[in-house]
Amino acid sequence: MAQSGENNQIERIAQATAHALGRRGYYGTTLQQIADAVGLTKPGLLHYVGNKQGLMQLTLEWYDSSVKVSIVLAQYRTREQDPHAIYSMPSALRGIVQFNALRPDHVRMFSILNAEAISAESPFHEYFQNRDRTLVRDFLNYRWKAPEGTDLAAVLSTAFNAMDGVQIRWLHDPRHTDLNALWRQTERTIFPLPQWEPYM
Amino acid sequence: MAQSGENNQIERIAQATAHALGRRGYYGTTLQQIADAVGLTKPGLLHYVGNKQGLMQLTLEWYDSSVKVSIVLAQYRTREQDPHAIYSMPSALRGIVQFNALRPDHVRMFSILNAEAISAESPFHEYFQNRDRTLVRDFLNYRWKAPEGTDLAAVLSTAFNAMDGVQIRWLHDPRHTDLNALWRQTERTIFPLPQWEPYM
DNA sequence: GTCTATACAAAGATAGAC
DNA sequence: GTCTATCTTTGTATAGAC
Repeated sequence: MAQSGENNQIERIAQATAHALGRRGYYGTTLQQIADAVGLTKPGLLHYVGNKQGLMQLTLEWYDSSVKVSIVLAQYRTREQDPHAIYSMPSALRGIVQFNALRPDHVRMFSILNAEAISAESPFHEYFQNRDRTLVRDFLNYRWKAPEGTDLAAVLSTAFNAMDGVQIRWLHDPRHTDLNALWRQTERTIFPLPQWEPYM
Repeated sequence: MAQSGENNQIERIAQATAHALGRRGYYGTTLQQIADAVGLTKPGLLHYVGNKQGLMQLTLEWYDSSVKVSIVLAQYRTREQDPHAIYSMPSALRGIVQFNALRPDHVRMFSILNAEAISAESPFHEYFQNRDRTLVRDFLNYRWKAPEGTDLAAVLSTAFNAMDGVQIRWLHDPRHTDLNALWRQTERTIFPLPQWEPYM
């Protein structure tokens, strides 16, 4: 994909906004901060985004496209690209965590917006409600290998909930914490051995 | 404990602040909102709290004291008050969840501040860092019954992480979601039967 | 496409009267 | 203990020049 000069500018804006949102959330993020970060004045920035709402939408769209890359990557890590392939759930989740460990800025933004979205006033309220409804469902569309009698929906749901919690703990003190190590500990509880041994 | 008129006023302030924090977080919460909620002007409110930082401290202390009530209650629900008693971990966690289901305002506040505390600029950064360091440790001081070979720290840690995630999902759509039901699903994954059957 | 200038509201906070 | 009045800074946003 060739990138025009304007798209590049928009990507810089989105990136700066994601960073700011991860530090102070929606209400603590100001147009001035973003304008400074990308070397524009406030009206200069508003030329691109219209208003604060537009800035959020732009950033969310950009984030969504980057998330898709993450999912592709996670699949790649399972080394199976065939749509009829049978996947290892622990391995896929490990792939997501590994990817997230490399982009703390995204995870920071996601964690804060996810919490702010509790309130119906949040511009992200519907976005995260929708995510809650679809995340587990989407993953259930793949064919997973698992021990007999496993409640796949329950396991996936618990895993994603625990992942959100683990990521926040990691980011509270990223210098003394290793996301991948934290997840390995979580994994041992959610996918206990020896039952999951053949499916890791 | 007898309550003077001033303490009562302070409690009203703390309660209004907790509610506001749960809606818009630290940066979205203003002195004006709190002043309106308790029927004061901004300077009237500042007479009690000094500045915004003081308002936060006041609220956090009030919240902490209410959390202690929660722990007492959770123990009570296990029907064992003897310090040498042996506790059921699923049952204790269920008690906490049951209690939280009755105070969505507190959980909302906690969830948002916990996420905002990712940033070192947050007035709550150290508070939540400290909580992360001590929460599991404190619970390990009790005597828990569990299957042979269980990694109690890993299980507790995963349970609390999942609980944070579950609570946010619940609050995203509390009308169509039941926290206790969500937790029962999580519980079945973290404490799988039949191994945990005798310890529920 | 980006700026200066500007409008207007609201933020946190203080002085000082009652 | 609570108010009015006020200060200063910062927020989102627009008009209009270049």
